[in-house]
Amino acid sequence: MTGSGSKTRAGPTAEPVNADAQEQLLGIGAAAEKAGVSQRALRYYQQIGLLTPCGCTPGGLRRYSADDLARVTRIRQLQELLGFNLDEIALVLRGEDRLAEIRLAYHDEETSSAERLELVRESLKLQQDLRATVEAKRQAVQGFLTDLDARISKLHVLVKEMAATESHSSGYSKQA
Amino acid sequence: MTGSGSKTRAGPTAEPVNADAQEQLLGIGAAAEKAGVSQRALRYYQQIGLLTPCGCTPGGLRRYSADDLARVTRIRQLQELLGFNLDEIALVLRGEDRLAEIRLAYHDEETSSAERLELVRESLKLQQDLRATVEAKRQAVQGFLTDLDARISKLHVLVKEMAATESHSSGYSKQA
DNA sequence: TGGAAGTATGACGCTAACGTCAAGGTTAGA
DNA sequence: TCTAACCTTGACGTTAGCGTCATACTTCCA
Repeated sequence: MTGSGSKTRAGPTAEPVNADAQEQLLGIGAAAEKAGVSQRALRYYQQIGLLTPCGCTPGGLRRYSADDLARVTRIRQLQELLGFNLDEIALVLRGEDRLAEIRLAYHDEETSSAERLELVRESLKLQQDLRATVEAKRQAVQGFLTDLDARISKLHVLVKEMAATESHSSGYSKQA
Repeated sequence: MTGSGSKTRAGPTAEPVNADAQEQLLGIGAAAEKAGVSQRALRYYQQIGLLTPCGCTPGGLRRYSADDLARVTRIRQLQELLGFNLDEIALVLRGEDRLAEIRLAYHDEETSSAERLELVRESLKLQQDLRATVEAKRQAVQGFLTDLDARISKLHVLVKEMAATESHSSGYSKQA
């Protein structure tokens, strides 16, 4: 989760050299703006367990990491692009979280390798299910687009014909 | 609109020979079932001007034609597939209705041909706008799918490796 | 150190797209 | 003709996904 390979913009301005440690955590205002959602939405996502900000100040103010923002982006993708509701999104994200855990535990000697194998297989299946859903959607959209193109090219023909007919101002066409 | 080329199922059962005349109008119950929506939804669509059933009985009961059902299907497509709300769907459908009117008036001597040409161009533009929207959606979904495939193939590799490692029960892999 | 700017936590509001219930009217068919 | 099945029009209820206060608390910085 807390990946550390960030390219800290090597600007000449006064930035603590190892700002990497805190990795630029944002308050809810800045986070919301960067992610293009409202503060209310961020709180709501937390409320329903979709997104827990990576940290808090001692006083209890939320702090968001880049990973948190990425998660927000993913939430909106699933929501607007695929039409999932937040419950469904929760399922998908939990699957991904699971996988991340597995990756973390991958070199952990505690976990038996048979056990790990099973976990990875499980999350593979989750991703494949999601893929099937998305693929269905893709095909449906594709079909819709094909229909649309047919209509459009018919209209094109019609316009051409009409324009021609109009130009020499006579005759009938055969289409309607 | 009122296309008449229907294959009246030539069954041996008692069906009026020219049932074609009434073209099998359905009551709201049957229509809803066939279209896979609720009666309430059909009434609601009518209420907001999305779908006016093609006829009524003298007593005021709604009668739905096959075209009406097709319209319902289209509404659901736009709604569930593309995530449009009913207001947006109304716009799209009005565009299509407009086009249908134009086609009907196509051979009507009342309308000047310049006028007709303008109308067709207008509806062509509407369809092209819609196409752009749908195409954007298609690309987004496609992108999502590509991401997903990358994840999945990584997982595949991982599973294979693990299975291999497991089989001769030793060694480490380099991926996590 | 003080206050302005940002934030937390309720709690109520809101819209879309219907669901559901009640109290009657309509229609088909025995 | 009568009734069971179907339908009508209100009208209020519901759910998701936030918006919008109001009130109190935190943080930053001059």
